[in-house]
Amino acid sequence: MVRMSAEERRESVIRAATAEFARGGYYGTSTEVIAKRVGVSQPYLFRLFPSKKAIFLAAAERCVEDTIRTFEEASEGLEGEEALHAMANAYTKVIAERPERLMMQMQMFVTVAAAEEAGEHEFGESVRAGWMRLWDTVHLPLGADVKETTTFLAYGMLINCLVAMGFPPEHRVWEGLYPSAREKGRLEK
Amino acid sequence: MVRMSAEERRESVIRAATAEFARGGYYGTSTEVIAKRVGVSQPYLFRLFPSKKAIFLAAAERCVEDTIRTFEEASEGLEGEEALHAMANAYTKVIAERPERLMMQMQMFVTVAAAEEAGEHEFGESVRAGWMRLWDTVHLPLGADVKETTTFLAYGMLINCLVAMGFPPEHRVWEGLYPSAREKGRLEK
DNA sequence: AACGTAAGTTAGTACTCAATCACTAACTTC
DNA sequence: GAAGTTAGTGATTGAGTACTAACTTACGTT
Repeated sequence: MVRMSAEERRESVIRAATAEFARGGYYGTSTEVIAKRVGVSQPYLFRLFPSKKAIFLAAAERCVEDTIRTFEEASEGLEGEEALHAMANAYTKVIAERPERLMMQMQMFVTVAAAEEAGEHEFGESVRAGWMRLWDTVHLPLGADVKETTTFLAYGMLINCLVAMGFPPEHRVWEGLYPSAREKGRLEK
Repeated sequence: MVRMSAEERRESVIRAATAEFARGGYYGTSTEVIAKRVGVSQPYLFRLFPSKKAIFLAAAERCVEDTIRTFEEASEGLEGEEALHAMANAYTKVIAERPERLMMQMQMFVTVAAAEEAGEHEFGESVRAGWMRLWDTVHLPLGADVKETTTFLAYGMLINCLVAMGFPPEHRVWEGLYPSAREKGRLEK
């Protein structure tokens, strides 16, 4: 048993929760399996976070932040076509190395509707705000071109869906995506 | 209490299940609420279907069939740019009139990973096969152009995500999408 | 070395939910 | 109108689950 500061533990919980929520979604993931993954007792999670929802929210927010930072770092100092390629490459790397982040995004999306209907509008607000920040983050390097930004994000969402469906990298559905996305297979080795 | 043939009831169940699963996903939807929506007792669902999973599967398959038929009918006799616009318009209509179908698609995607990990590979196979049929359905009218097909589907997936997140039709994230998609608001009236 | 505090656990509660079983009511056929 | 079949229900069960409360163990400080 390794003791850790509450803050460090919370970080571990967020990482574990991201992996588990990415797999099973909010309702398909028990706090038990998150605790197991962290290596801590299940009730202790409720010392670190007030509720399961709060854990999901923390993981979701982290996921958005990470994605935004990925694009910021990739496009730093670049513009137009160059920025586009750099960001596409960066996302390809995420596909290969952090697929749970893509899945977590998808889970966020589908959880909004349920939350909205349950009267928890803050969650939807938070997700939409995150998306807008992401939108602006790619919009600028792409020369503030709306059409270009939309297309970039659209390809991103298609990639998320294909990954979710479990298409292997050599499958023909990956044809027509950024050339870099096809190198997924190679990168994974 | 209205008596109905088992086959008719199964249809009602599929419709109700689509609406409910679209909202809450597989794990977030109880058989109870589906039964309530159908207007039938919860145990009776298990006469009509062997398990909850079977209900989800039936709803998912129906959803894919419907989407494919929508594109087939829209593109009938058209080609290239014309087919593209016709299919885009058709999808816009689905957004406005059958948003649960979009959400059900999203729920299918995110459920594959969980099913895959639980050893139920048939579900993933079914979803991927459905996607390929959809792919081929739009591929042909678009002049068998891979790039064009990918872009069309990518925009579709972005739309699904924006709808899931609950962005209202007048929000600026809808800029840059098919012009027809922007008429969503008007169509809804 | 004693003490306070922060990290962590064990035991338990109240509840939900998929699935089963034994049964009843309505329609159909001869 | 009796016999058989099909549609449908009520009661229940057993497994899981979010969260609480009360207790214990390690660590830093003086």
